[in-house]
Amino acid sequence: MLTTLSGRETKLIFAIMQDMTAIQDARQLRLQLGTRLLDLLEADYFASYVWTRTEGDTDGVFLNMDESNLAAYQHHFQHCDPITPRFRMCRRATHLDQIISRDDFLRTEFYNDFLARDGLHQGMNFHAYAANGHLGDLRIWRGAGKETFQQRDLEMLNAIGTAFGQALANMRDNEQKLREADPRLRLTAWAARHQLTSREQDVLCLVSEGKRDREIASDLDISVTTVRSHLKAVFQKSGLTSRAELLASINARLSLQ
Amino acid sequence: MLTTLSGRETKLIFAIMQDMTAIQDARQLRLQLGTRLLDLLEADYFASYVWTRTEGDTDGVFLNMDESNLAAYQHHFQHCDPITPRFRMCRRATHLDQIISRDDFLRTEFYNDFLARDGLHQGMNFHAYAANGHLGDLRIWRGAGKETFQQRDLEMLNAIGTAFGQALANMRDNEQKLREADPRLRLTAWAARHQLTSREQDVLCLVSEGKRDREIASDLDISVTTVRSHLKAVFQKSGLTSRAELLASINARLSLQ
DNA sequence: CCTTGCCTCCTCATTTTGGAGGATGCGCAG
DNA sequence: CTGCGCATCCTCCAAAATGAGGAGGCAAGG
Repeated sequence: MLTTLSGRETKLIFAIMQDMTAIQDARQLRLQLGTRLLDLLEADYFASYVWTRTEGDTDGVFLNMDESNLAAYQHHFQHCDPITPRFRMCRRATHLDQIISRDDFLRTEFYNDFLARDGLHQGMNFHAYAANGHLGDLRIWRGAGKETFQQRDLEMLNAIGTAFGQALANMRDNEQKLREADPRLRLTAWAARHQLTSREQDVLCLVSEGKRDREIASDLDISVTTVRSHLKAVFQKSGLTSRAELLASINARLSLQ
Repeated sequence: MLTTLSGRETKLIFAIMQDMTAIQDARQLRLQLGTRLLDLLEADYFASYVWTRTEGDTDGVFLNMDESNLAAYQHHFQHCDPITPRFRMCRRATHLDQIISRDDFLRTEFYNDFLARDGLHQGMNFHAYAANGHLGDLRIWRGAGKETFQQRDLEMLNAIGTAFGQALANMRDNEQKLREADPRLRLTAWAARHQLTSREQDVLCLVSEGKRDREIASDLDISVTTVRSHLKAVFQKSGLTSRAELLASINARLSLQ
């Protein structure tokens, strides 16, 4: 269990609590949190990745990490990283020693050619999950010569990590809700639902801007009759019979349909 | 400055941090926070009001407070409450003794006929503000026989209150953003902007659902020519010339206009 | 080679919509 | 009482949109 907190720690914990509610940008929050965590946990290096489900891509934030070394991770070491996959399997703050023995660790290429080069010797990770998958992580490292992280440090990281995961989930949910409200995305979603061809989508897009057939024709540089042909196909596929109905259908919130 | 925290306090602070990010409903958050705060601050009574700008109305949440006494506050005592207005002027956690002398306080009708009846003797308040006004508050009271709140208690309430204020502000902002994305509200906002009469709005509303003049006429139980008359007025007032344009204009996000 | 889907363009008929003008009655404020 | 705004209805006309049915070209794939 958590023991007492010193005055310095208390001050930092309250600062973190305020950051967690005040900062609404995932990147900024992680940077701020990194700074606080390094201070709180007397650590030296911080890294945090979030997974953007749309691209399967990662967005990393770092403190005191060497740029060229990070590039090396992106290009090579992430593919032979023996520890991160194990950290990821843990649903709470986890110490390096809990997933690999110190001796084995010190013998890995990953440690010798990558981590040690930056001076990362003692580490702990927190991986945050939401119902539908991995959200992001907090990775804290100490340099050589420092003592290893204690149970107490793990407890603190775990408590902060849990709140951090919630904060990330909230941001993602809010973005999601706003995205669903975005007219342009609704249009493409609607088009996909009705399997419109690319040209039909072009026409529909201009229709949704309130343009007339003639304008659409001149915008797309095709004849008015072609515009009508495409539009006819859109009506055919959707089962609707007027532009106004189209727009209403596109702008209808899915939840209300 | 804040001093150290005991193990019990630490545990509560971390729990509060997690509540603050996990709970997305203002009412629930206040209830949960109230429970935690009473525990953390060894207090007995909790009340929290938020001001809903739309109605100028208040939404209160309470712990250990007597129902009938609360009703008395709503009907009578809130109008001769000598302390809340002073608390409200303070932008940080404030002790009862900081706004009124103990002797004066004990002589007020408000104390003798209202607070004392519930057993409220020692209090502190935190009032949260956003750029555009009062957000809500946290009111903590201790019963008779307990010692008065210390500077340390005030510091804790202040730190938690600040984060609480942020959390409230975030919820309000998110609701606001979602409201702006709501088609129905966009419609009424658009109608107001163009000073449509009530009948014109009725027609516009059905137009926005993709209906034809004939359908609108039968829905409103008026003749088609009347529908056209109203619609003509809408075009006149808005300067637009087709239903599709109307719908596009209504659904256009203000920020993109 | 032939089919299939897509884009392009066409005609003709019909319905819907928009624009212009006007008329009636009702209620409300000056 | 006398406007004024509003809601209701009307005619006549022109423009726009929709529906049905076609035809030619072109590219990708069996």
